Amino acid sequence: MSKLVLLDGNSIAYRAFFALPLLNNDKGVYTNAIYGFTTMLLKILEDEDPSHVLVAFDAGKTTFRHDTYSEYKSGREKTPSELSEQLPVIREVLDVFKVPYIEKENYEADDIIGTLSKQAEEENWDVRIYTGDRDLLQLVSPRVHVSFIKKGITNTELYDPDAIRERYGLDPLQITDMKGLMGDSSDNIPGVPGIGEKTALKLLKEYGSVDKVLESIDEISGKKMKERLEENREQAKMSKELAIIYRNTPLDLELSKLKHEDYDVKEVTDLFRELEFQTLLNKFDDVDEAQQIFDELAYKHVTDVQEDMLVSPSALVVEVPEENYHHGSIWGIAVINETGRYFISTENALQSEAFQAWAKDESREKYTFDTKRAVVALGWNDLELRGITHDTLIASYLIDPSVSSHHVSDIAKRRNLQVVDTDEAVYGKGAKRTKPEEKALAEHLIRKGEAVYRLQGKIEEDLKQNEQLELFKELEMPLSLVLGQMETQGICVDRSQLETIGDELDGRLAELEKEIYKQAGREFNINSPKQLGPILFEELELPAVKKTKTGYSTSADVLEKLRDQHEIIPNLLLYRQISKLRSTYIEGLLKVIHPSTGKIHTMFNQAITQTGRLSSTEPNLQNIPIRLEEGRRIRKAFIPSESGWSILSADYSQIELRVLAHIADDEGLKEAFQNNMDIHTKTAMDVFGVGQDEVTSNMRRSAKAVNFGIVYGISDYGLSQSLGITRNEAKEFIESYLKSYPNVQNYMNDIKDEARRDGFVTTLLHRRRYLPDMNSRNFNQRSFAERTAMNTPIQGTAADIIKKAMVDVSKALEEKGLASRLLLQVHDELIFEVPQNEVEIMQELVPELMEQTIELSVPLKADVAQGPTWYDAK
DNA sequence: GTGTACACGC
DNA sequence: GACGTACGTGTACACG
Repeated sequence: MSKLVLLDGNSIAYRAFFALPLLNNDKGVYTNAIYGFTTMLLKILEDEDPSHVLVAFDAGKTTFRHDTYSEYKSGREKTPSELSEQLPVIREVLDVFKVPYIEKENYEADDIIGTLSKQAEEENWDVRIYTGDRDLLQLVSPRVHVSFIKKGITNTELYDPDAIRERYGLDPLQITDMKGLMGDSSDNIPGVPGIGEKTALKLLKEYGSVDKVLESIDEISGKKMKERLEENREQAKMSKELAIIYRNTPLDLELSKLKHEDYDVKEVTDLFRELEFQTLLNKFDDVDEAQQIFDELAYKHVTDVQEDMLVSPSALVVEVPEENYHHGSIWGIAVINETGRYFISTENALQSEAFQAWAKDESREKYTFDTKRAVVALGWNDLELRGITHDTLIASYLIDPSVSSHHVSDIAKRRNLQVVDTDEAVYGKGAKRTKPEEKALAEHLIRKGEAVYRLQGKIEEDLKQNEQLELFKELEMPLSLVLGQMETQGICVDRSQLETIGDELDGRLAELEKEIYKQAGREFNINSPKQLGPILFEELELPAVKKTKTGYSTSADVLEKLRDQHEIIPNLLLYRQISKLRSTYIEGLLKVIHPSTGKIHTMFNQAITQTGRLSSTEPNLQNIPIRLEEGRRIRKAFIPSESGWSILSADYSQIELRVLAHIADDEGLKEAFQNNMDIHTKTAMDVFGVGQDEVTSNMRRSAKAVNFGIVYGISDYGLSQSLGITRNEAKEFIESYLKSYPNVQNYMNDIKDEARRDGFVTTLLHRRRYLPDMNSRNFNQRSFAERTAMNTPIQGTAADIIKKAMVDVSKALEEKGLASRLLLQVHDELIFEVPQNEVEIMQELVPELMEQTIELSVPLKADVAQGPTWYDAK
C-alpha cells in the first residue's frame, strides 16, 4: 500500500520561524526556520515512514485567485527578510534528504496539495498532509488525513472526517462554506461582515451550504442578519470560491516520481555541520564511519619511552576521567606527533626519565585539551608539566564562550573531524562509568590526541582572525599553568576552627527551631519553602506578596517586608542565614578537606563564564561570606600552610568603574579616579547636583546602587528592587546618571550599535561575546542582549586585567625567588600565603604589579592587607 | 537523577 | 501594557 505525505512548505517554515527564537550560527546567518523545518521534516518522515513524499511551496505573489479578487491576501505583512533568506536553504535541506519539492506559477501550495491528494486518493493511496493552515482541512476524506501543526513545532492535531465533524460539526467540504460566510482575515477574504465562526457554523448546520443559506434568507431569524446576507450575497459566494482549493492544477508530474528515496548521510551531515545543527548532527553521527577513520590511526603501545618519540610539537593526552581531578587517577597517557602515535600506561610514563624530562621542558611544545587538568593530575604525582602552547578547550572557549559543550569530541565534530567518541560512549556515564579494557582505552586516547593534534592549526588560524592569538598565547595559556599551581598548592584550613563554629551554629539553630515551632504553633520543616509558605500565608495569615511557580515565595526580600508583622519572621531570617552557614560553609568545607594534604583544593573553571571571569567549584571559594560578620568568621578557618606565615590579600578598588571611565573616556568619571575620590560620593554629587558636604548617606546609597547597576548591567527593574523604589524612579535615576556622564551615555549607544553591527562585543584584550539576541523581536531577550552588550566589555576587561596581573605576579615571584604563593582569585582580589620575611616585600610588590598590569587613562588602584588568617587580611 | 527555591560572593 | 529581568555555585527539598 502506498502512502503519500504532502508538506505545506511555506506554512511549516512560517510556523518554525515564529516558534523558535531567532537563532543564528557563527557566520551570523539566521537558521531558526531551517532548524525548525528540518526537525519537523525528520519527525514526520520518522512517524509516517511514507513511500512517497513531496513538499509544496507557494510560487510568486499572484495566483489565479487574484483574477477573481484583486485584494486576495493583500494587507498581509511582508514576510520578514530574516525568514525569506532562509527559504532557499530549506530547499537545500530537502535536496540532501532527497525529498522532492515543487512550486507552480499562478497556484498556491494548497492547490498543489489538493491536486496530488486527489490523484493519490483515486489510486487508493493513503495521504497525510502536514500544514499550519486550517484551509487544508477541506481536503480531509477517509483516505486523506490532515495533521495540523499547532503551537510549537512538534505538536500536531490529526484530522480525519470524524475529527472534523467533532470539532466543527461539519463535513470537510463545508469548511469552504464556513470561510465563505465568516471570511478569513489572514487571506483577506471578506465573507459576510458581522458573521463569525459561531454564526457561520449555526447557519451551515441548518442549511448545509452558502448557496442554501442564501436561498433561504427569508427563513432566517433576525432582521440584521437578513440584511447582512442580502447585501453580501455576491461577496459570500466569491469568498467561498476563493476558499476552495483547486484540485486540477496542471502539474505534469507522476505520483510514482515522488518515491521517498534513501539519502546520503554524509551529504546530510556536511550540511548540518555547515549550519551548525549540533543536536541534529548527533543523530547522524555515523559510528561506522568514525571507526573507519580510526582504522587508519595506527599507534604503538609503548612500554619503554624513547627520547626520539617526544618531538616538538606533540599532542599530549593525560586521561583523568574523574570530574574532580584532585582525586582522580590517571587512566593512561597518549602522545601524538609527526613521528607517530603512542599510548603509554600511566605507570610507564611516570617512571620514565625521558618522559619526565620532556614534560617539564619548556622548549618542547605540547598541545593539550584541558591543560590544567593535566598539570594538576601530574602535579599530584610530582611530575611537572611545562611548555604547553595550545589548549583546545581554552581556544574553543575564547572563540565562542557560549558554545554549550567544550568537550573534545564535540569540538572535533563541530570542525568536521569525526575521529573521536564522547567519553560517555567509551566509559559509560554516572555510576556505571568504568575503565575499559586497555585496547579500547588506548584507542580512545589516541583519537582524542589525534583530534587535538589535527585541530591546532585550524583553531589558531581562527584565533588569529579574531585577533585573539595574543590573548590565547600570552594570557590564557600561561594563566592555565598558574591556576594549576594554585589548585595543586591548595589553601590550608583549620578543621577545629570550623568545627567550633559549627557546634556553636548547631546550638543556635536548635534554639531557633524551638522558638519557630512555638511561634508557628506546630512543627514543620523550616528548610522547605513548600511547607513554610502555607504556614506563613495561611495559618498565620500574613499577606503574601509574591508567588513562585510552585507556591508562595518565602525569599529573604519577601520576609524582609514582613519583618514587623510577626515575631516569627526575624527568627526565620536568622535561621536561614545560620542554616546556610552550617550546611554550605561548615559541613560543605569540612567535606572537601583533602585527606592527604589537609588543605582545600578548589578547581577554577577557566572556560565557563560568558564574560571571561573564572569560576570556582568543589568547593566554590569565590563565595565565602564577608558581608555579614556572622558569616565572615568562616574566614578565620583559612590559614597559612606553614607556621609563622601570613595570609595576604590584595584587591582592586573599583576596577570595573575605572575600566568604564577608560573605555567611555568620560571626563567626569576620569576626574573622580584621577583625584582618588570616593566614587559613590562623587556619583551622588554629580547625579544630585550637590556639593560634597551636602551628600547625605541616602544619596550615597542610591549612587552606589546605580554604580552597582552599571557594573553588573542590571535593568531599571533590578535597580528599583535593590533600592526599594518604583521602576520609573529607577529609570529617572539612570537617566540623570547618564546625563551627568555624557560620554558614558555615548559609550552605551556606541557599543549597542557595534553589537548589532558585528554580532558580538569585545574586551580590551579582545575577548569576545556573541549577542545574537540584539535583533530579537522578543523585548526581554533584546533588552537583555543590550544590557549584556554594555556590561560585558566592562566586566570582561576587568577579568582580563586581573588575569594578567596573576600571570605577572606569578612570574615575578618566580624570578625574584620568593617563597610566597598565590592561592586564590576572587574576581577582583588575589589571596597569597606569605612567609614572615616576605610580608613587607609582598605588600609593596603585589599592589604595584596589579596597578601596572595595564595602562589605562585612569590609574588602577589595589589595596593590600595581611594577617594570620583570611579573616584578618582586611 | 532532575527541577525548583533559596542564598552566598562579585 | 505585559513580559521578567547581572553571573555562577551549592544545598535542601520534592518529584519521578
